Amino acid sequence: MGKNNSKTPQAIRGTQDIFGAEAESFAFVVETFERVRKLYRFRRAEFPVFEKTEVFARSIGETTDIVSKEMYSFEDRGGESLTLRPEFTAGIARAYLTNGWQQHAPVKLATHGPLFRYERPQKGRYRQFHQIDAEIIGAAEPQADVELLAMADQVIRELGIEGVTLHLNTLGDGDSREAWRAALVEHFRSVKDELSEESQERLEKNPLRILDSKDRRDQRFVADAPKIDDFLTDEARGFFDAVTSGLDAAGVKWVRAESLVRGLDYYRHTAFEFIPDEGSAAADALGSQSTILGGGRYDGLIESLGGPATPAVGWAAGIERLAMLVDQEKTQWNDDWTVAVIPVGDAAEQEAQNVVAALRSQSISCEYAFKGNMKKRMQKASAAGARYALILGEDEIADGIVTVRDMVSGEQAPMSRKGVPQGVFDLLFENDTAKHLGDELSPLAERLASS
RNA sequence: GCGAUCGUAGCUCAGUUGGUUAGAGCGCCGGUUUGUGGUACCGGAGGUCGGGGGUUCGAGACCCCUCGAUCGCCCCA
Repeated sequence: MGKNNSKTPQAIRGTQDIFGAEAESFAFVVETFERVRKLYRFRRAEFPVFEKTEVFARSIGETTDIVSKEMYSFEDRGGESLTLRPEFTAGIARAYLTNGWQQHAPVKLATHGPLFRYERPQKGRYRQFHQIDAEIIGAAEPQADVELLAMADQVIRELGIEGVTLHLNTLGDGDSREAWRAALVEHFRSVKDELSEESQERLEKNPLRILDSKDRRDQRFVADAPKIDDFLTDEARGFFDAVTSGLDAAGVKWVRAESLVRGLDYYRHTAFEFIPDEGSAAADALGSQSTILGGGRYDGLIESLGGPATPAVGWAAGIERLAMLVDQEKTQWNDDWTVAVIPVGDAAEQEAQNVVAALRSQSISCEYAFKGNMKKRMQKASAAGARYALILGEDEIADGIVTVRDMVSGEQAPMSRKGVPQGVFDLLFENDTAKHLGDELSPLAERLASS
């Protein structure tokens, strides 16, 4: 709140400025995803954040709420309707078609970035949010599903997230799905008056969604609703069996979730979500937005964009939600390997720049305390978590040394200026090994004298 | 789109049934320490109480509108 008359503009509702520990967790999620995706040989790709509205409208179909009320759409200066991407999949499918990536099929793609949905913000839900995303396009084989899920599982495990389980279901092929849907409608229609108001609506618009209603009135009838298993064709059953046995072989734990569905018509076969276990810390942290990673097989999507029938499977996960579950200790800067350089007096500034450059070129992370008097600079070094401060003033320059201060013990001792990058590395390395071995360290002066 | 709760210093919050110059902790700046942090002590800056309107002799407190936040519903690609 400044003193000037003009008001500072506010951030757009549902957007967030991420800084500090949360930003480090966010980066940790992305870095982990990038590392794991290379292990599985998924290729990195980048896509536009906006597309013609029809890219999303056609793939999503006539699910009116989504298209009319949940998308960020606008007209550009030429009068064309554009939409900020609300998901990755449709844009990737468009790119697959317009770039002729059939030539690479099956193609394994990984991407991450911002997405936009015009929704009311709540816990774990923003209007601009971020996802990591993996897709395999042009593969009808169940082992593609297994590989994709194994990767998801490994990402979550390498993030150190505990108490999350893969919930798995099949929606069958097109015929299975239609027969099941018809049976569900019949089942729920017979008890329509006893369903919640929302589910009476859903009965017409999106009957599969009744299965994951949060309303108790509905849940009574969900338990004895028709099961997809009774409607699976032999082929669909064989596909699901191949996926589940593949997951078992890959060591991915899963549970069957018969009520897990996808609202959109293009989904076939595998549908899955990684969900925190009841009562886990993860469940508490996420509120009512419980799914941290979700996806499925969308064999019908690419056709809806005017392409050839193309099998595909993919998942996406919200980076913010994952970041909420990451142990922040894992993402903290490694202070044990950080030093600070403190010039004293104007004459030392240039020499100090030379020292920090030498340290950083040896991959030693280094804070250059450039502001204020020496006291302020020492405070900065301390706040930066530096293990050592390298003090450089007229005296040191005259003697061809730097003064090394141990920020934990307070000891100080000289180190030759020429020996700085290697000498500092040696100190840090000794600390690290001593820490692991539980050894005592000699006084700083001795350590520097003997080197 | 609907509902609930909330909005006071940079941050976290306290402010009795409306009553005089709006407080605390942390943080920030300065000093005790002209080249030495993390501890301690002392001092200081910083708020038109989200914004607008109304009720009242008097509003940070009450009413209306608006913006925003949080949590939930709808939706969840």
